[in-house]
Amino acid sequence: MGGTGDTSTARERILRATEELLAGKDALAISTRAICDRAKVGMPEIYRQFGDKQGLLTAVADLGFERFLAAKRRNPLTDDPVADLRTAWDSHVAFALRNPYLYRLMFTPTGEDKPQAIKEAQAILLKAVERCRDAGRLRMSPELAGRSILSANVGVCMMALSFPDLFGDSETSPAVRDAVIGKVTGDEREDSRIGMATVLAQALVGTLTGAPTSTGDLDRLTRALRPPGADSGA
Amino acid sequence: MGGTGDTSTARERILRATEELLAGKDALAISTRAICDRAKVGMPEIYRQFGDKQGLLTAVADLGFERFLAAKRRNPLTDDPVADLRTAWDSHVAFALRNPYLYRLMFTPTGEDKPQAIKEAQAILLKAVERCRDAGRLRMSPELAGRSILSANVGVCMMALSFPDLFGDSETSPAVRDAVIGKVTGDEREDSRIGMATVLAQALVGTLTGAPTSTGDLDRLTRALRPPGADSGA
DNA sequence: TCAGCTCGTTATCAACGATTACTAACCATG
DNA sequence: CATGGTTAGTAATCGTTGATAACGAGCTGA
Repeated sequence: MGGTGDTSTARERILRATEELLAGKDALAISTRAICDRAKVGMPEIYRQFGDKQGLLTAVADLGFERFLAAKRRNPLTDDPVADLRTAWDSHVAFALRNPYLYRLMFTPTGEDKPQAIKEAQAILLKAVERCRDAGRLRMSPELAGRSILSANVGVCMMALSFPDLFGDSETSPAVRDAVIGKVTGDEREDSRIGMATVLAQALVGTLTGAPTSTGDLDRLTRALRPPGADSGA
Repeated sequence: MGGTGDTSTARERILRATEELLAGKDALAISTRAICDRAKVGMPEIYRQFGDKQGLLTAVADLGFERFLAAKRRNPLTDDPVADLRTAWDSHVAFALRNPYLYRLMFTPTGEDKPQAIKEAQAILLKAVERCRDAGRLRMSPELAGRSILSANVGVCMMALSFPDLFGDSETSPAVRDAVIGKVTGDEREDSRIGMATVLAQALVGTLTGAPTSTGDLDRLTRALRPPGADSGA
């Protein structure tokens, strides 16, 4: 690498070196000397650029958020905003499993200065949620919906990373995903009984207003909706 | 192992001192010397008892789990196992907010040796979930239900601790709680429309079989269940 | 040319985790 | 009481780490 001063080479090299070392160790287990060795800079450079080791780690976390959000932005939007929420959830989990140490640095910061980019992540999630609201498929404020989804999403990832043998299965994430997203959006995947109830209600309205109704559907639905205690009254 | 007749004072003092220091700082920000000072022991004692600083921290985490589970066990059981699940969730959150650094040490361990007591926590949660199953109020395997609840619960706590200004509100936790527990148990709190649909179904059955029905309830329910697109025409 | 800035090198400090060697107290058994 | 084995306490030390200070090389713009 013969080039001397291109773009801010020193800062970039330090950031890259930290990211690379972060692929194999925890953030706090990385020594500043190892970073300087790999980045071919002297130790004071870190402190001139980032003021602190914490500052460097925070910068790396923010940079990780940037890539994280870039991947999210690349996700194509379909005409089903709720399905897009599920896709975003899955890509979030995939990112966490692929970059465990970086993910922990991003979402469980140690010091006082937290990464600012999480606000951006929240903003993107908010946009996705607002698309659901605009489609009439949101049952609470977008802010609360976004916080709920992100909290649960992070929880699934953290448990899978911290206790892989107990929480590393592939069932938990979809289960929690569908629970939270279903609750937030009122999507029918949440509970098939809602779909049945809707058909039933339309049938009821039709019955009361004298419109024709499919008797077979009604039979099945009334059987499905009958409370457990009441046995067949026939 | 067992040691002398007295409870092993040195080990106890070290654990207590670490816990006390853990009330004010992060686990990794605590120096072994500060622990030894407060515990009135020499430095080798830590390594004789726990082999490592990580070992000490893991022991403290396990001890934290013990108190955490003891508090959970003190929660009286009602005749509503689903309500008990919600109570357990809330006590979990309260513990996390009260002992932030200890909680992070328990649920996001840094090293290779994870605290064993989380299995016990999972076992207790599993029992609570099995009570729901025995009451006919569980829609999935108890294991998956327990993992889902615990993952989401930890996520809510971690986000509240890591980003208190963005996620420290008091709405997110109940929202995620009711979403996950509702999905897992199929409880009616999950979606009020199910309750309405049940009433509606009963009314429909009554109507079709010629039984009397309250017209006011039906009016309100049909209005609530009418799909968004269909306005009050026709 | 000179001042001013960024960048890099070396040397250094204080604190930290961890270890060694040695000593003092304890406790059951003979 | 004397024994040996375990546990606890003291002091000194090693290697590493985060963080600074001092200094100089190189370039920039006036």
